[in-house]
Amino acid sequence: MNKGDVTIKDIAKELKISPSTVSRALNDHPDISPATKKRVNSLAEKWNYVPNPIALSLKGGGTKIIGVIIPEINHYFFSRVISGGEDYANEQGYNVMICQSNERYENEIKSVQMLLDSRVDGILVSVSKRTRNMEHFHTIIKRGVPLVFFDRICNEIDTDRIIVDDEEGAYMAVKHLILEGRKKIIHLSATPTLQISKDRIEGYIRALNEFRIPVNEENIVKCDEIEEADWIIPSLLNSSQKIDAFFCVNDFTAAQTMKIVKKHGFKIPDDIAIVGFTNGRIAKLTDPGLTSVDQHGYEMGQESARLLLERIKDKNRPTQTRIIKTDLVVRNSSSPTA
Amino acid sequence: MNKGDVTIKDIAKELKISPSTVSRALNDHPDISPATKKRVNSLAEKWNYVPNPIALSLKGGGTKIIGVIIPEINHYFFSRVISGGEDYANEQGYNVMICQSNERYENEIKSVQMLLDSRVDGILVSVSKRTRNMEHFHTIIKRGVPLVFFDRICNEIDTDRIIVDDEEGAYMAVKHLILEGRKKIIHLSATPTLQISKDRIEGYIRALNEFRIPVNEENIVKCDEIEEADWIIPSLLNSSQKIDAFFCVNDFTAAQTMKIVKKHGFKIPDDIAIVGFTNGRIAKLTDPGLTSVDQHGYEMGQESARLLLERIKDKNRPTQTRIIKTDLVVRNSSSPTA
DNA sequence: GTGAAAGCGCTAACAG
DNA sequence: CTGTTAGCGCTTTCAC
Repeated sequence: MNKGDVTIKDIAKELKISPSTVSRALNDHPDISPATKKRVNSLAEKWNYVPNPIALSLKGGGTKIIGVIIPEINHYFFSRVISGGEDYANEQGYNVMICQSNERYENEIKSVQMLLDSRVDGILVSVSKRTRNMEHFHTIIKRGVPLVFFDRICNEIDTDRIIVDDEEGAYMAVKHLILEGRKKIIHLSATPTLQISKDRIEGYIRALNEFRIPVNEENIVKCDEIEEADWIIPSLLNSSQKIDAFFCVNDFTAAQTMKIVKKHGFKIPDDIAIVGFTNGRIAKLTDPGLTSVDQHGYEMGQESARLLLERIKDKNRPTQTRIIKTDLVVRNSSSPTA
Repeated sequence: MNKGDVTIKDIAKELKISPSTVSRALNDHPDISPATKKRVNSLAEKWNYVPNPIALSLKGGGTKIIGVIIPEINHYFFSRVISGGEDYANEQGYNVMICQSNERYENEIKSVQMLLDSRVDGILVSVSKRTRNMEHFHTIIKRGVPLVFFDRICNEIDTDRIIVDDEEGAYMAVKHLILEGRKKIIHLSATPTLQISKDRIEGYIRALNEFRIPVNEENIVKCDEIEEADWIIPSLLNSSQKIDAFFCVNDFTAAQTMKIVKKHGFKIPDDIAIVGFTNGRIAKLTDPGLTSVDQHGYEMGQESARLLLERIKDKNRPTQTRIIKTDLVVRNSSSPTA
């Protein structure tokens, strides 16, 4: 510990009473006389006494730290989730430890190990793109540590989950495109193993079905990174079909798609409309502004932390899944009159 | 603690030896016989024994946690710093706790308090825009906790510092603009109290001086947020002077400036060139691509963590300041031939 | 109403 | 080479 740290013993010595009395006074124990309480508390205040969390943890009160494993911090959505989760956790007297998997399975395993070794009270996870084996998550459960998944959930483990209403978000986006007169809508989709991909594809299909537009499997293309867009978009544009809209799985891919589409001489939104997913900071900065599905990351972070802390307090509660509503934010990339 | 946790005692009991022997065996103490060491280590391995960090901390070994206070996690540069710092710290057996000030002085104070209360071994800080009073940082020093500033440093406190070569970065950017034939270069600058603002302004001035272009105070405008750009840029464009370049303090402002400039009918880079600072993900996504000064955030994070850990190990070392070089990344927003 | 003592998991000084 | 003891800061029986 560091020098400035005042302990319960110091106070006891100064006041010539026992450490246990000080402890009780500090915790407002009914046995202690008001007079003693007052003396203790005022000295504690004067000396800036702060209980040593380490000692508390060792006594068995938990570490008051929750771990978070996310793919990348450098992602508008995830950073918003972190903010929401951190704010809620802090309010409740918890601290947050963040680990990034960088979308790599091995890093995810290391992070789980690290958080477990650190004796965190609970763990919040959004699964990496490349994770197939879920063994490390089972380990968390076996160790008796509460686990909550958010956004990129793991279906094979029965835990609390918080998800975005991806299906509905995708549905709204595609419906909007259809109502704007689009017929040939390409869906640039994420890694097929992720549940969010499946859900967004379903929403896309539901909207097409509703308007009796035939669904063509070839119009659903795995493309969720800028580098992929660089070669996929040109090849799509050069194909014989006349595409009039792209519904993209994230804003970055959407922005890059927009850039490529413009370079090919198409006008946006006149010739081709584009919709993204996230509604991050770039959505306002593209030219034209990008229509995008807002995922309410901050709210999701808060809910995730809330669910995790509830479970920490009551480990036997039945698991639940909460769904965060999405919103479509329309800008000029899909509608001339937005 | 949680159920699965094996302790030194458990191992001692199983092996019918004392806990101290187990402890020594685990730490490869020379006094212990190879035979005992082997028995202990293999059982420890088998039972997945992991030393309880809480107990270690209580013994006085420190918490092996370092705190980081940054303005916003949701910022390309800062998130890169976090990644670099986290990677280095983890390598060295430390964990990281991140706090966001959201550019608010009161949050910064709370974060300092929280980290101090959590007994972190050291703190890394990048000062918020709105911080004027440095009292809370002095508190850290008084408590004997190592403190290192990065990027947005505090000059009135003698600590280790890691800064970006802002002056040189700005100089390179402006020199590049001049060599591209620009004469009337507006500098959109950050909060004037920050040292980085001053340094970038100096670099701007040095470049102009070098080419004997008169420096006009009015061409240095405080404008570092999208919302400010929304009204400042139009008023600049409508003024009588014919501006041919903007050197912006960050990529977001640059992107927004680009958008507004285009809306006013100017061609980029033909009529007006734009340069940003950060070289984040948006720099590739604007249309045209944004020329920007790369700050090497990841490297800065690593260096910061390294300096902090060095100080944790040797509190009496003289303080030092390290400078991270910047790079100019040229794209089409400033040069037709990039 | 308050104190003494034990213990959380671990290490280290002191014995043998 | 190994065991015993004490103690890190705190809470919590158990005594008085």
